Amino acid sequence: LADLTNGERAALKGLAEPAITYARGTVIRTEGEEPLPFLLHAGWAAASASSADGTRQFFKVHLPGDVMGAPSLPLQRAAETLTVLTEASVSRMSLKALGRLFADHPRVGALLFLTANEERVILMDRLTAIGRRAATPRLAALLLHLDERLTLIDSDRPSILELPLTQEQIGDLIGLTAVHVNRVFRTLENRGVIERQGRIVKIASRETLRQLAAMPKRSIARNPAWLPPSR
Amino acid sequence: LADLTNGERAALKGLAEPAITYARGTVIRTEGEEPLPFLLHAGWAAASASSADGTRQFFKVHLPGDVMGAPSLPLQRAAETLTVLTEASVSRMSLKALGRLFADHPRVGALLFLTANEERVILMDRLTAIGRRAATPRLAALLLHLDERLTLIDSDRPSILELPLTQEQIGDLIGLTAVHVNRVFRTLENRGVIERQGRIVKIASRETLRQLAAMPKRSIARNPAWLPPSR
DNA sequence: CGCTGTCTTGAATGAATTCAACCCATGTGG
DNA sequence: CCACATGGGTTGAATTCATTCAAGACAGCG
Repeated sequence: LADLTNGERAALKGLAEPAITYARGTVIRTEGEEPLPFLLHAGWAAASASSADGTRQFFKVHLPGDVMGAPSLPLQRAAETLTVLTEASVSRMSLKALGRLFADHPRVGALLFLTANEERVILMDRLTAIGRRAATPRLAALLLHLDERLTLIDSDRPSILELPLTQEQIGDLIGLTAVHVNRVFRTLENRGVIERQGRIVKIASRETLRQLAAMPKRSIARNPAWLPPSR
Repeated sequence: LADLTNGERAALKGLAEPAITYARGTVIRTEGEEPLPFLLHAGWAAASASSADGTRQFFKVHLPGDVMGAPSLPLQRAAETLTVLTEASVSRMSLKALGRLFADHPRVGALLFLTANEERVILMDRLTAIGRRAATPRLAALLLHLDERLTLIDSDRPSILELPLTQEQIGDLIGLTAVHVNRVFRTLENRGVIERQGRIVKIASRETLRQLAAMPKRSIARNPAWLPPSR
C-alpha cells in the first residue's frame, strides 16, 4: 500500500513476539478464545468458522507476511479459528505495542486502516462470487486470486500453484461440497484450462481462467496523498 | 466501540462537509468513480456492485450514522455504488481531515481500524450464511440484523421493521432471486414468525426467528485497554 | 499389511432459478 | 377523472445446478 520509513518498519516488526513453528494442521487459535492478532512469517494458514450444524466456512487463506486474526479485535471472543495449513512460523502480536503504534506512527495506523478496508473489498468480491455466480467461476476466481497473491510475494516464482488444501477445504472457501469441487476441477482440466498432478495445479490458460472468473480488476492506490506524514 | 472525549467528537464531526439531501433512489457515487468516503446523517442507503451479466450484489444497508464508501479508500477506483434507499441526508468526508485525524487523535484512528474490522466480521458472517445456509435462515438473519442495528440507534423504537427495500433488493442482499425471496417471506408469514403489511414487517416471534437464523452471538469489547490514550 | 483420508464417479434427490402469467396499487397524461 | 402504463408482489410449472448418498480407487502412513 505504501513505502515505509526505516523507523516505521522497525515499529511494525516490534509488534511481533518471538516466532513459534507449528506442524501442518495445528490449530493456532479457536473461535471463542481471546482475540489476539498473529503474524504469519512462513507457511500457509487459514481463518475459518464452524457452525452448529457441522458446516464450515473458510474466510481467508493466509500467506507469509499476513496479519491474522485482526477481524476479531473489536470482539470479546474471536470469530475465527486460525489453522496452519503447512508447517508454519507464527508469532503473537502485542496489543499494547499496537496501541503505541497508532500514537507514534499515525501514518502506519492509517495504513492498517486501509489494509482492513482492502480486506473488506476482498470479502465483498467473494460475497458476490458465492452469492451470484456458479461453481466454475468461483473456483476459477479462487485459483487466480491465490496465484496473484503468491506472485506479489515472490515475483519470479514458477507459474505453478501448490495448494496445501483438500478439495473439501476448497469447498469450504467457495461454498461448495467437496464432491462438486472435484467435478469442477475435472471440468476445468478436461477443457484444458488447468493441469493437475495431485495438489499441484498449473494454470494452462490464464486468459480463459480470467474470463471464467469474470472478476472486476481492482488496482490499489499506492501512497495516497492524504495520509499523514511519517514521523 | 468506545466513549469519546469532546475533542475527539469535534474532530470526527470536522471530517464531514456540508450535508446534501438526496431523493429516494438517487445514486450518490457509482463504482469506478474516485473513492471518497461519505457520512450518512439521516435516511437509509445501500452499497452494491453490479456485474457484467446483470446480476447485482448488495454489500451493506447503511443506517444513519454510518460512514459509507470506506472499503474503496485503498483502491484507485471505487468498488461500490452508493444508492439512497429513502430520502437521505449525506455529506462527503474530507480525506485530508481524515489523515490529520490519524495524526492528532490516534485513539480515534485505532477505533476506525477496529470499526473496519468489525465490518469484516459482519461480511464474514454473511459469507457463511450465503455460502452454507438455505434461503430461510438467510432471510431470518437479515431481518434480525437490521432489527438489532435499528435498536442500537433508537433503543425505544417500535418493534416494527419498515424496509425501504424491494424483494429484489433483499434478494441481492442475501443472494436469492426476488421470486424466491417472496416464497420465503410467505413461508415465514404462514408459520407465524412474522407479520407483513406491504413493506412493513413485524417480528412476531423473535425467538423462532433467532433459531431459524442460527447466527453466532457477537459481543463487542467496549473501550479496549490497549488503545492509545486520548489527546 | 491394513488403516485412513482423500479423490473420483454415478445415480437419485432437492433447493432455488427460470419462465410466464396475473394481480394490485400508484401515478400520469389525455 | 378515466385510461393506461409502470413497478412491485404473488403463484405455478418446468428446469437446472448442486447436494446427498453410495461405492470404489488410490496413496501415504503407522
